[in-house]
Amino acid sequence: MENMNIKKLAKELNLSVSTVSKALHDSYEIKAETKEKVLALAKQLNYQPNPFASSLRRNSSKTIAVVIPEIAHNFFSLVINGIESIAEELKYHVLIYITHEIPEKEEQIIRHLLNGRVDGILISSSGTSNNNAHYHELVQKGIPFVFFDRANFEIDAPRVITDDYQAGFQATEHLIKTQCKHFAFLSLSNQMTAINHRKDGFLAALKQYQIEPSHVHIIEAGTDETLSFQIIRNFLQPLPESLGIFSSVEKLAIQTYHICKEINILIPNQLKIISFSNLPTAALLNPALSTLTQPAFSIGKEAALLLFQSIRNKGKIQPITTLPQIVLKSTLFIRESTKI
Amino acid sequence: MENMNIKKLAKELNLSVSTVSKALHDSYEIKAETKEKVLALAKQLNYQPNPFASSLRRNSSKTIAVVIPEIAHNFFSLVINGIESIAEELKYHVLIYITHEIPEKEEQIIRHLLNGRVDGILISSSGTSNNNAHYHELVQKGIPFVFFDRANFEIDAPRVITDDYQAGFQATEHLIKTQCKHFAFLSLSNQMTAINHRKDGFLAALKQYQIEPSHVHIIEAGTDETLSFQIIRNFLQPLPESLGIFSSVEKLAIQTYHICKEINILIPNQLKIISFSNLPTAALLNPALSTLTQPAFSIGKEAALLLFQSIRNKGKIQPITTLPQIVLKSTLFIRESTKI
DNA sequence: TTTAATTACGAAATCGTTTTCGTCCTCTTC
DNA sequence: GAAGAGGACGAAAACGATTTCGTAATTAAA
Repeated sequence: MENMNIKKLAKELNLSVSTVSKALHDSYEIKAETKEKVLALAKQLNYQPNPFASSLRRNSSKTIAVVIPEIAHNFFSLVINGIESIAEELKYHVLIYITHEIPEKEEQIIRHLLNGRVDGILISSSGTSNNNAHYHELVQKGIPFVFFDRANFEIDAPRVITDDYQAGFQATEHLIKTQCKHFAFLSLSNQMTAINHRKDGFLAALKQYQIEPSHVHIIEAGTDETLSFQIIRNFLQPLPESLGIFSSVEKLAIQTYHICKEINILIPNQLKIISFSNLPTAALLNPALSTLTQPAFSIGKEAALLLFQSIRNKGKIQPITTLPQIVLKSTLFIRESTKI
Repeated sequence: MENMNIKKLAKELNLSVSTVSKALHDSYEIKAETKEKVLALAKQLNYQPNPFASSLRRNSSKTIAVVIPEIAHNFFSLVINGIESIAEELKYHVLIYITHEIPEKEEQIIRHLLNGRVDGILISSSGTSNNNAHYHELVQKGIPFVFFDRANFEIDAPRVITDDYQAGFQATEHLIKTQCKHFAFLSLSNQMTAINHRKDGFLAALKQYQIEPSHVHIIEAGTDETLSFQIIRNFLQPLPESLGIFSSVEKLAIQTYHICKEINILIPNQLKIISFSNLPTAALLNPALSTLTQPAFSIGKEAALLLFQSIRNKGKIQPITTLPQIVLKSTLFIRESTKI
């Protein structure tokens, strides 16, 4: 009585284990009447198949993993929401792993997932481009995975990204038109593809508008909070004339706001700022923050759909030529922080 | 070569499967020399035990589940961070399930977890108090679980909560001292314990200061966003004189800000507001939002610690008298939104 | 009527570990 | 030198499902 299993079910029904199993899976071998009996008793006795026995035998886990740099971050939370919406529908389970932006941590997590615990992985990479070994191991083991937002372009895996270059260009163009003289790009590191594409767009716009190169500043603030505060604060003292900041991530924009409040820099008078962000409070900030907002929920959804597609196609021959890449658009919201 | 398993390892080493298994688990039965050989080859051939076979045999999954109402919410993201910090240390895996505030969804998820997929569950309940059957099933199956933040007090399970009553009292007292005349409590529903405790503190403070009952407003905004916007907007038109709002959750405070912006209500002149919130931008809002901030990360950590303790104690006789309940303190941050 | 095909089920192998018993050795100890 | 105690390993039985092959009984075809 302790734990129900298929053997006890079978005994109770005077049927063999195999018949019960087939009945539960609606096999054509079993006649309708028997199926009904089995289903009825299974429901009555609250039978639930042991997932491990099942996974072991079928060699599939009905589980996917999501590997992200951090979770207390609106973008990633929203992505998870999107992923969950699909996973839930397909009755898959979702494991969460957080790398805390540490590449070695990511490698370790991915390596742990090589044992078949999951049927597929969604990754927003924290990795530096000089170590792809763990991705190659995934490929070799035949474990499907999909990159989202922060993709590794050296790896032949499907990815869902946004139009970072264009968005970066657009944001910078906007800053230029607000008559800034100096331009700064706030970056976490120069190892993240999405951020680098934003930077490329930034630089391209400045070049096109023939901005004096000495007026262009690339600030790599890093992922450590205390340190990045320092770095940004140092950059803002003394404050470059008519500074326009393009922050590649929300966190750095918030830090900049805090610093400006602290050392009395007026936004947008002395400094204009626009940032990639999914803040639900962007419009309520003092001043309201101009943002480039990624369709985070859709990113999660599309990435999950691609992953499940790969999982389904596993084993079948795949045309190597078609590497799915989905590019979604970010939306520009102009608010007070970049007002002339 | 496709997939390494213990049988191939054993063959390669000219040892039996059982010896290899014991060697890998550092059993005293195996001599050091043999252990070394096994470990060496295992590492060389990149052997990783099949988690399902292992779970099946040992009847434990090294996995816990986190069941939360929503994830795109600073509080829950931070809690997950805390949970993850402990799980990672103990090499446990973390499954995430989102109920979207739907009690039936929660029941369904919990029932799905009765099959042994996880060794324990952390729950922030979306449930109404009139259906506890699924919790009882957990108890009956002997699956450890711990409530956090939104606990169900009718169930004998460990819980980690905050001093909601005191915090509610404190926040309300603060509002009273800013010379508000009307007082409103923004609630999601009257079925959530944490929120109700906040309300009780709110009401107690108003009673102690002998506030005219007709000046006390309880607004149940519900979990649907469009609807709650409506409800709050309706309440604010016409605007009660000298209104002080105590929002039980961040989301409703943000909505209130949006509405005030929309219909030109000045905070804190015409309306003061304080809210439970883990917003990293609370101080940057226009105006800066006074908050009661829960130690979300610690809540996650403590809840996880309690859960792992239960998991370890499973099977042992437990003194029923000591139901662990950890109460953590929220911190009051007074900012401009409640300035006189 | 005989043969072939179909239907409806069961026995047993299998997935990859872990764990319980053996079973040999070798080494003490009296 | 016999008995007992460890030491170091192996065989085999679990764990609970799925799946491959049978096979008996029934039905259809020749």
